[in-house]
Amino acid sequence: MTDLERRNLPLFPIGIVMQLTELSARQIRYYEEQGLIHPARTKGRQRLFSFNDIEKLLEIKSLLEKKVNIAGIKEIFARREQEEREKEDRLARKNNIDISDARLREMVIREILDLRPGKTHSLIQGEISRFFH
DNA sequence: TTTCTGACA
DNA sequence: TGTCAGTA
Repeated sequence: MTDLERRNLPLFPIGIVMQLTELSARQIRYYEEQGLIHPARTKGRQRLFSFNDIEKLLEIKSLLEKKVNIAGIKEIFARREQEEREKEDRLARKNNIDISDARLREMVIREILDLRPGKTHSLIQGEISRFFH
């Protein structure tokens, strides 16, 4: 299990979260109503919070104490999530490029191994030419 | 006992 | 944000 998965495991009922964050149940539920957190639910509809949820609540508390209102916190969280999405996109694109490079190298090697006199051209020759315009 | 939702102040 | 009622 990755650390990311560990941090997102729904583990704590609201009573524990109240102690950990020193927030009231009313406040915690209100922040959920406002879309600031999204705790999981049990089959009986009870909230289960993850370490990530708790960290987020602590940040909400901290920002409110700094006079940032709910709308401001929403913007901060939205901007952060947008940046994370862009980061993931960049990583995905980088991986695609890496995979393309690996494929190209493999094809070149196979082509070289196949460059024996009298041998017919391999099917991947046309494929490789796409990379050398 | 704890938690949930909705309502009121 | 606190509190109360009626539930699950």
